[in-house]
Amino acid sequence: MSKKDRKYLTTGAFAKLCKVNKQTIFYYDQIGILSPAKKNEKGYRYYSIHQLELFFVIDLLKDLGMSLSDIQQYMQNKSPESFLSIMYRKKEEIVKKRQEIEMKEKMIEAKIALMEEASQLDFDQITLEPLPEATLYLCRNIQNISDEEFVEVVSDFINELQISQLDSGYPIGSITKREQILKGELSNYSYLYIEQPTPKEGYPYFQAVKGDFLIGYHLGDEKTISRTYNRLFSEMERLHLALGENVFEEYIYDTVVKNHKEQFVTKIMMQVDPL
Amino acid sequence: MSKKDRKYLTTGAFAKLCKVNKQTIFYYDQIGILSPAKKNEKGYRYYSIHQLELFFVIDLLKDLGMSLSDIQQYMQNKSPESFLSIMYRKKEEIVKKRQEIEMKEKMIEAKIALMEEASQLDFDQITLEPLPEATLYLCRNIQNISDEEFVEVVSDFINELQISQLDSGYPIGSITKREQILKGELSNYSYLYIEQPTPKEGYPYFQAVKGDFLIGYHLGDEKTISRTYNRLFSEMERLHLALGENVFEEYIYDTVVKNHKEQFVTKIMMQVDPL
DNA sequence: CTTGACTATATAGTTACTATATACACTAAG
DNA sequence: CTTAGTGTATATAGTAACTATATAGTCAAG
Repeated sequence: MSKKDRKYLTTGAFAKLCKVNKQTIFYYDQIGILSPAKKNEKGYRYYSIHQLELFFVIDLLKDLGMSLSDIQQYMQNKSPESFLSIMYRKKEEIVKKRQEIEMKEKMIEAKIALMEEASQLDFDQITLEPLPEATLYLCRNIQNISDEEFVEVVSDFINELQISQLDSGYPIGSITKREQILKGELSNYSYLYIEQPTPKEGYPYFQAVKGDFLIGYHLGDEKTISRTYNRLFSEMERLHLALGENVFEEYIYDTVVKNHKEQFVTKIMMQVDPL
Repeated sequence: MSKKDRKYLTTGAFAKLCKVNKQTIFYYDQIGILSPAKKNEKGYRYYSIHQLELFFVIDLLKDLGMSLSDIQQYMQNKSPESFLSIMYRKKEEIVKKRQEIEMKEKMIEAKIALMEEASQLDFDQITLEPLPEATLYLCRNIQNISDEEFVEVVSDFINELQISQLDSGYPIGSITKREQILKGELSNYSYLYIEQPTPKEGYPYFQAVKGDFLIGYHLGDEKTISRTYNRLFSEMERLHLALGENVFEEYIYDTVVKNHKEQFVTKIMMQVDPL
């Protein structure tokens, strides 16, 4: 029995098991959220193994966004009831947090896939490809919209992406209608979109029809994009094709991976029909 | 075309969409990780919607433990290749993080279950109950061990819990052998254990045999636990039972939910056989 | 009895914001 | 045309939760 009385951990040993700096343990004692079970006459701290469990709980709460002063609040007034109510609250929060993590994992996977794909591309090549059906989440129609309205629509769109966890990590693209393209209004987009590789139930998605697309890449600032459009038009003519309903634009390399606008790469996907 | 040139977001609007304080956006400009696409002659900042994507990436990296100065490092020298390699690294990290979250979720569920159960108990009652088989993860044998060895064994045990994610949220309990109990060495434990409600493959678990247990609760400091043992012994006699192989002890209310040792509650589970 | 590894306190520094103070700019109403 | 109200800017100070550093006492092993 007397043996067990001395089965305590020093600050250093305790900190090691908690996987934190010794200073942190001092700090927790100082602010009164985790004080040693014993202190000897020289001021040496000794912690019991059960205090490890307490540390793990503190760590858990901290991890779930509880501030040390809130934790302190609880520690000064512990009870099974309030602990239980904290746990119920944190249970909800952790579920949300897990879902966020899962989404971010998907985002990373998407970024990897996109970058790997991009590294295989020849940006000078114009190709004719059949594209499969894709699920897109669209913003409200933004054709001929004013600047203020544009900002508002985009804000709503981005907000919706965040709230409904629709940010798949794929780039935000734009859809321009044939009519605008033919008028030379290449930046008078009708919609912004983000592709949904794994669509959720109950959202007003747009099913992009599958079909043949003429695909080319524009290198550099958007301001000079008409040059690449002209190259695409020539190729279209050469292949005896007519411009289809929509043109899709997506950044391949943007401000995330390039420092200067001159290095940006935009993918242009023109829907085409046989003449 | 000229229209689109003004489709930019002010600092306030941008901050709102990023769901951060406006000051944070200033700060990011200041340290050079996210500067506005444009600044007008009055110094007003204007951000493009594509910079939102960049912010989300920054937020993602930050979330995965990257410091702003590391992010700054990358931002000063962006490239698809280094972005890709960061993504691959972060992919591994986020998988680990997800697993941790999942474990913590289970821990919270366990704490809730334990607290709910405890709130139903009558701590004065001694009951005879058949307990089902349970899977326990044990530490090395600690019978008659020295203090230094004890600290080492416990450290190894706790470390193993952390590394192999075996901390189920259930309390750390102790097993004492009949021989020690009969000698009155109530604290000369043979093992520490933690219950595993959902055991993983490939660990050296201990299958606690199912059987009849005499269960009582000790209120207060461990030092006075012999009083409760004596009550249990009396009850054992009255029921014509003999002490079985093992006695299990677990904290029901400990330093996590009670401020003083006098309020702690220990559950004592004595294996019993008919006389 | 000294060396090296530990313990302690006190204080300053760090990161990533966050708040406050002050001044200038823009917009809409009276 | 002024004025109120909101927006923008910079500069500086404060905050949370550590983290590092400096200085000094403790202890066990050789």
